[in-house]
Amino acid sequence: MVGSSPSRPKKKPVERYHHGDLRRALLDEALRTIQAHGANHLTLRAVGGRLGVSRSALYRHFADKQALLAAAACEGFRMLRQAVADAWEHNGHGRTGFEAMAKSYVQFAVAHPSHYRVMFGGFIESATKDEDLMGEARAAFQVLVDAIVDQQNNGLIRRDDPVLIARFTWALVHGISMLVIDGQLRETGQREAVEQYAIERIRTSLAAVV
Amino acid sequence: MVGSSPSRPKKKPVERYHHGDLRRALLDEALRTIQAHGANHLTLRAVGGRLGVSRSALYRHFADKQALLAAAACEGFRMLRQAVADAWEHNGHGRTGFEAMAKSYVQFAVAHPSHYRVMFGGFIESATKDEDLMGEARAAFQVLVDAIVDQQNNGLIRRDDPVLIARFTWALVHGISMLVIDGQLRETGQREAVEQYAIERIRTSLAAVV
DNA sequence: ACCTGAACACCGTTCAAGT
DNA sequence: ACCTGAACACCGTTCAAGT
Repeated sequence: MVGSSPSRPKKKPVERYHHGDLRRALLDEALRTIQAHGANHLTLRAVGGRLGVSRSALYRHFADKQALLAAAACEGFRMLRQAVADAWEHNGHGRTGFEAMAKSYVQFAVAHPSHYRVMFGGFIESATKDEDLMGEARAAFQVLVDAIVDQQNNGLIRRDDPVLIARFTWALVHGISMLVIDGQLRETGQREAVEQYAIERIRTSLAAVV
Repeated sequence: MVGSSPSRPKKKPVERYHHGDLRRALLDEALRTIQAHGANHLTLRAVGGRLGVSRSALYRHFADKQALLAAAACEGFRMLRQAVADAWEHNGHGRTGFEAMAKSYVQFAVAHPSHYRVMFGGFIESATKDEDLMGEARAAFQVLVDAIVDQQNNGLIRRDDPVLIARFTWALVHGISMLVIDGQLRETGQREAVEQYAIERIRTSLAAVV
């Protein structure tokens, strides 16, 4: 009754030109390439080509290559936020939840190394960092801040400026992630060992003053 | 008497082809470009061009662009090791020296952001990471390990595996450095605040158990 | 041994032109 | 509005040829 658009309900979208949502398809294809071969090997021509579309079709949907990378980074921050928020929720909002967040953060970077690098590795010129991207990064960061405030309210960690604590822990998990995906801590067990040690030190170091 | 090569002692090296030490000149020019415009804008043609040499001359001295980047990264690790070793030496080998090391590490990254990114940012394919590069990275890391062992011997920090402690602190300063040069902690004072807070937390956290 | 010059197979980006 | 095709100004890399 409340039928959507009236034309051709059953068949896949009419191939007027080539796609229904080319923007989304381009972004997905870019993410696939980044994941498989790294941002350095991402070429606009290949992305278009693999979608059976002209090289220049992309420019209808993204200003340039930088904009495509920025969109990829944006998507990455959304995924990252989701991952750490889930870890916090599914592990009981306490110290365990906090430590699960840290692990899921590193886990994300390890699972998507090239994508993670697009988010942080300087592929995106600072001029291109639009409000969308910065906002998405801030939103991911905010999850961390919230978790810290929550723990402070429950007397679990010391009452220093929560934003400062968040930046400190962020730097730590970020550093571990970067070293791991750079191959600097890749030998078996090395990652888990540093991760575990970092968590213990952090626990000592952030313990609420009794 | 023990004169060096007998020919033309006073004039600058004869311009046989173009240079005396083209390899060194190419590397220096590459470092200058990286520092000024970032590794993404480094082009072999421009490097050659700026030295008044053909595009292909470079291939006599480096296997390819990757090899040039690897050499740049190598140089970076040498500089970094020098910087942190100096900080340790000039600040009395104690807790003060250790904290000076941390600050000089971040300082290095902030002073040479693009160079730092070549060292860690994934510009160098892992296949290209030759023994020279890995060795130089290890040497820089070793300075940190040594400083930790020294402090343990003086009862300044807890006697956990020094390599593990080194990896942990490395990850922390690396994370801070990365976030700063990525613009994530760039607002005035933000860097110093996180740095200072990190140092305090580390002090608490690594204190020798009495 | 060290460098040049031309050539090859690629890029990102632009723009008139098509539907 | 959305896409194509050709064109432009770039790349990294190779290789015969010069000195």
